[in-house]
Amino acid sequence: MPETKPVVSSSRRGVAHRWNQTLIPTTREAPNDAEVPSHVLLHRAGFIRQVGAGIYDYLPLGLRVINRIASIVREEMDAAGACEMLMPALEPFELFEGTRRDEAYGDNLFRLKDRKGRLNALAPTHEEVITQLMIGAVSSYSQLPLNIYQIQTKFRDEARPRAGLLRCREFLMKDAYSFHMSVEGPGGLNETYDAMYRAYTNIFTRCGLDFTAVEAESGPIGGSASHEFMVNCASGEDTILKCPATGYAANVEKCEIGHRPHDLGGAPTGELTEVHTPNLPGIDEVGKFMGVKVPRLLKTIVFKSLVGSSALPGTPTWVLAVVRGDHEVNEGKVKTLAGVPVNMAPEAEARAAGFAIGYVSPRAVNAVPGTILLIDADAAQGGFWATGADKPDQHVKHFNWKRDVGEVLGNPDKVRIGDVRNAVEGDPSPRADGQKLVTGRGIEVGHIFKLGTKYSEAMGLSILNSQQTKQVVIMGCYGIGVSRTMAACVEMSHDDNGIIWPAAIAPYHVHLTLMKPEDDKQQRAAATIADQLTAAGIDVLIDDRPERAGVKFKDADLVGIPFRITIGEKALEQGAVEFKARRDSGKGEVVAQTDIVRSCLASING
RNA sequence: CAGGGUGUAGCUCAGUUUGGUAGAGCGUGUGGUUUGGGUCCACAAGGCCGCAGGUUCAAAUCCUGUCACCCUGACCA
Repeated sequence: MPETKPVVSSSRRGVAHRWNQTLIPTTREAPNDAEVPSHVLLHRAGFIRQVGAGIYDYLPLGLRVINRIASIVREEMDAAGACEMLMPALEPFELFEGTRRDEAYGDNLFRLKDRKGRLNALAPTHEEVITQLMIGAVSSYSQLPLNIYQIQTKFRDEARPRAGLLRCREFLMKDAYSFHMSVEGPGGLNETYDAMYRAYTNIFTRCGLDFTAVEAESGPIGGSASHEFMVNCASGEDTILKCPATGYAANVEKCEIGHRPHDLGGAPTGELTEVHTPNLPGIDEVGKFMGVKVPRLLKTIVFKSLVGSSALPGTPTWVLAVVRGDHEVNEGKVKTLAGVPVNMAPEAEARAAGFAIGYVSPRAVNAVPGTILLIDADAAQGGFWATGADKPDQHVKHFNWKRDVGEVLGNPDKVRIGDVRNAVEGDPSPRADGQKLVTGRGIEVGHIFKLGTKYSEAMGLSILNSQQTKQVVIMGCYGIGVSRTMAACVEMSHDDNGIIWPAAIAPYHVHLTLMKPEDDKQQRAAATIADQLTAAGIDVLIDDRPERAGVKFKDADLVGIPFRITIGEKALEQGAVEFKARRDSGKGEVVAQTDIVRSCLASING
């Protein structure tokens, strides 16, 4: 007769697995494909194996970590009032055509034909599917707000998968979508957005991650309508900036820059002199060739208005953005300051209009009709400048704003000074006078976003409100890269010997090593301890392989389970075992067998 | 997509320049030895040399094509 178990239990019993009952193929060397630490260590420790570019097996240890993260995500999402469901990964292609995301995603959208020749997509994300579902499933404002999530495999045909699990073509993601009749007030988008912000903070805190929530590029609603959750880690792909005084943090695309004084009135430093600068591919080379430091060069980028001058009289056709040579133009900030949507100008069109691409100077504002000039505050200064000569293969020295651009500088319709570049370390904080921004690197593991009505409008999700008028539903979306979180954790927490898991997402809490598994006394002690630990809710990996001590210790460090119990002859004679945290060096302390469960519990929960 | 690189044993790599029977270390198996931080010794198994053409008496090696994977950049709701 099978043992019956209560359906409902208030306590969770831990599991004890023996190394040889599971699959943990550790290796001394990593495959030469693996370069970043998380990829190397997750492979060497037997958590993942690569199947193809950006496609991985999750082996038993890897899946256990994934499941730990997923269950923390579930608990916090459920606690925040969200509700789980599951959508298909395979979808009819027309869904994406309806919202034109087939174009927006382009080649990143996996397409495949079925036997009837119909085109399908493997979903990169599920706005269309859930919106379609809601159209049929929700018919009254009284059913809203709703926040629905899933944890599911996503597909993106990345141009370049890389860095192991950090940029995959197939990956595990939690995506949530919320639906509202209003932005403000009870039941509004902002309420859920804030709840998600708190839930994400709880999730990543509980996962034991060192992270920063940063403001990201705003959605259609504006304001701080998007936040990214970044694991702080020097090897991260993304740059984040923080104000040390106020806690303001933003990604590099979004980060505002505090007040910078500017002055276009400085006296000329010399005659405007042309310099022949052929075949110099970049600004660094130009500076070197001219003998001018890059921060004394002016870089002028040509943007094209997407509105066009014919639509609205007075709207510019071309937008010039001028920054110092060592700075980077920020397209979003250009749009804001220009007041019109813009794109980087297609080179051929810009040339046809009279711009000497690669050699454009601010003077082009006077030469090409329909052009406005945006000057970054750091570029709007007196003193020596070098810049393009507005003809091929020529630059100029001793450029002077007032002399060489002239009175148009005083025309606010044509020339604006402001912030059009990416923030860099040391820029003034936008939130505290006298404070300077500091930079850090991060790995994006979560992103929350106020979608607005983009999808509901495109797909026709509208509902009668209490005034009996039809209203387009307002949406938010909230993503967490679950598999990426596992990798980001390893990037953040490892040493030369292997991974160091936070207890909350470790594959097991305790690694129990038998020095002499052939010794019955040690086997009995291991069984007893494992039984006591699991009864206390602790998950245990028992390494009773007939290997030498060194092999087992090395593997234990590599796998990175946070606490290790070693059963050896000497201590066992005194009724004791050794206990050691993975993050500590040395052999650890000798603990009486009767105290070991208490020690483990205290360490794991502490 | 552009530039660069690599495909040879389960893993790391040599061999390719100069064509002539497929190599090492690690790992695996067996026997012995050792036993608290990847012991030592012996023996053994294990290869469509990415794939397809071509040149040649003969191709891992030369030529052509192709595929895969990695790196840098572009791209990345």
